[in-house]
Amino acid sequence: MFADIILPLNLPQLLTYGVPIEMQELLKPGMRVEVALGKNKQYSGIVERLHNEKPEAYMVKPIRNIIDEAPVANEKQLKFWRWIGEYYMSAPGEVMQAALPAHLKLMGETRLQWIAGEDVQINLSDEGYIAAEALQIKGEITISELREIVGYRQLAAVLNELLEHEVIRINDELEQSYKPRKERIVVLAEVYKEEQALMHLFDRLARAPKQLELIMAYTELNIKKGYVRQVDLLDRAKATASHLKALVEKDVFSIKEQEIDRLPAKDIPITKEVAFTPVQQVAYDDLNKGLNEKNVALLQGVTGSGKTLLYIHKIQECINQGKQALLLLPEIAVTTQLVSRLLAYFGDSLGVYHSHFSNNERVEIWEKVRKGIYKVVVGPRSALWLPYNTLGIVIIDEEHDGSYKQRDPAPRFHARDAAIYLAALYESKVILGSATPSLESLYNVQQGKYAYASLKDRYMGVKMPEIELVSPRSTDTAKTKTPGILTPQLQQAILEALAHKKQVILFQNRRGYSPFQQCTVCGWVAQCTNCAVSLTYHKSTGKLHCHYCGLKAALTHACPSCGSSSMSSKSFGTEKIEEEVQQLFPKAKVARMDVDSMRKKNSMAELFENLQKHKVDILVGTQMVVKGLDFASVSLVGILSADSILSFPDFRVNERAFQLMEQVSGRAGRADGEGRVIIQTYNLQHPTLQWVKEHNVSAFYRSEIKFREMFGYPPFTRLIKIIFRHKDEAKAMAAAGLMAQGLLTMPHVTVQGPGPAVVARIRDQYIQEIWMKCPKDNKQMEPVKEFLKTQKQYILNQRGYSNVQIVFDVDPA
DNA sequence: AGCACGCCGACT
DNA sequence: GTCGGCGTGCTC
Repeated sequence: MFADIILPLNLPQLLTYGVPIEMQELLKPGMRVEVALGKNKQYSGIVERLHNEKPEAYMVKPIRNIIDEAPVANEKQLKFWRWIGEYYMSAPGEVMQAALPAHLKLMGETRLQWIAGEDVQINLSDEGYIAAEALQIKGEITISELREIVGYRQLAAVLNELLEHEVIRINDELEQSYKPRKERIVVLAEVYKEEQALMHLFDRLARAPKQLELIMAYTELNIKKGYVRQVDLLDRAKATASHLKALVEKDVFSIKEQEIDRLPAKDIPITKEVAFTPVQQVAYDDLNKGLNEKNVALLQGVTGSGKTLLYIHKIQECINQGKQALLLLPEIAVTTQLVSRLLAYFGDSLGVYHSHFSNNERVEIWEKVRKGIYKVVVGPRSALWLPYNTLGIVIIDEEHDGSYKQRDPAPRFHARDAAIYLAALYESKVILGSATPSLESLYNVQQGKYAYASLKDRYMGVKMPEIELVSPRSTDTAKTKTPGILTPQLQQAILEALAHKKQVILFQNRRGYSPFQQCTVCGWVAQCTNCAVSLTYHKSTGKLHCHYCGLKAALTHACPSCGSSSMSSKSFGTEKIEEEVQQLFPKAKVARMDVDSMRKKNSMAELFENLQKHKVDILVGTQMVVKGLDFASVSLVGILSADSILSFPDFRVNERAFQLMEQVSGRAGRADGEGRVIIQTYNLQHPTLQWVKEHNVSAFYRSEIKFREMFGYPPFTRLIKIIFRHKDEAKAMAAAGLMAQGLLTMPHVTVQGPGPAVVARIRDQYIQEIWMKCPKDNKQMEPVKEFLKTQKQYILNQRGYSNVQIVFDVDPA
């Protein structure tokens, strides 16, 4: 018997190993195995397929050892990985690396370390006991040594046993093993549970106010929760650990360490949601009808129209059928109100997956999904990798969102499209939700592939905001010192909003202080030394930053080109706007939301709280403000530079710009009263802006789809971007040239390029691109992809080209 | 990916 | 001479 193994390497194919007779009964696809590779390397990989096809070209090596008792990846997951690898042209090993959580990526020579003391009293199996003895004597052994001791049949069991008893630690340079979290719980001595004794204690402690306070705080917390954590107690009593220690010494308190769940039961009351409005009921019926006929339904509804409520009902329905549900959200929306609402409804059966989670937290989620404790999972695109047993419904909220496409590293997959495939594997239905659906999805509706339902009204009859287009030019009088940042119209609107105690959101596509520093005499612009971009001044650091490679350079006061000292800042970023706005409205509380200000783990939650409590009047932000912010008292949204949104050199610009502006606008005018949106642009006549102004979604889509068809862009074709990177520009160009030349022989494909990428150099690597338009038909795609792979190999085999990086990006975003 | 191998220039 | 830098090839 033979096994095709996925190894955590960027190899184009799987490697075949022999399965020793004694393993044949036990080994199943999806199990991890240890294998030797090359002269003296050991890897752990996953069995993809078992078969009897003896490879003729080489001698197989035997599988060294089976790591797991049961597969870590089920058949459906393996099939899903295979599809991702094939469709997105990435190596099986790369897909596995993305899919497996860190704790399952054990390396072969991983060492086990004894961490318990010398005389621990634990109940172990016979093999476990022998292993523990060996570990105690040597202090540390490798997994292979452990296998020698207990035999490979018992290896996994013994390993788990020892880990469970916390007597060993896995030493892996790459990843830390899973460690349960411990917490100090304070317990009041039994005697003081009687009132008399407690009163007596109070008298005794009359001269130690801090200690008294600790006891009071304890009683309070204990009544509320039934247990008292040390951190909570100290916080509540405003006391230090030494105060507490004094009481422990007096035997009033004792402290015990308790293993706790990192994903504790949330103490949020379970709320049963209100019933549907008539409009929602209609949409719900349409949705159900659609899903009876088709597997995928597009649910279109503007922000605030109640999509969430429909999701909740569909998820509940799915749970009632005993199946799991998955709700995908764009990258940063995971910490938002939608999630707290779902938590309030589904409580402990809801698992929230988040990229901020530590490896240990991920393990717990992984296990809870596998065991079926979580009936619902909410998360970003990485949530697709979790080990679902069943899936009844997969919902992709904000399905048009660009962050569903993974750019780097491989696999460069689109979570929406991958989710549809995954759902099909589980025979599950799919709902795509959006206020501004992607052209692809609308096209699929039009073609009859997807069902369609829509929510037309905003909740409680809130109107769409009034949109005004304002040109900075027409108002650019000599009086305004900094023309263009805030037009007088926008300033006036802000004043009005503040006067009515309303909140304002100002949107700008750029972070930093000012995008670049320029010499007014010769036009010299500060550039990054590693990348072909200008540097951005960040006031917080006082330096010029490169947003591509992270370079931080000192500010120049004299032009290095002509020596002039007349340097000026062009355009403006969020940081600068925040400052300007604060100056213009000194009494207003201004906050900023961008990747720089949101870097800390809790800054997002803090900002939300401040917004909720109206501790922020004006919020200045980038793309981030578009997602998940949902505050009733925002009445004005300002889009400071629509032109910068509309000037991206990309065929999707108009779609993106339309969606972005529609969504930003949606932040204005919730529950009470109407909202107002002011868009600043030099290009008042731009058709996209006109459609945004009229909220005319259908006119926009009609025009855009015509454009796509005329120029052969998706959804009428499928794009593959081929990227060539090398530190020598000529090499990158030549490699791209070879590929383009080869592609001339391919039928049915159109080739654009090669040419330099928009940012032609990043981290000292020159970047060339080829864009290919391919037929949509999957059967026709296969030979194209095969050709690309062989041509890539051919190029890499040319003398001097072996270290050119060649990357395929299927359906680039 | 990572590692061994081999080819070349710079040095004791 | 030989040390070590880097480009190349291979892994079942």
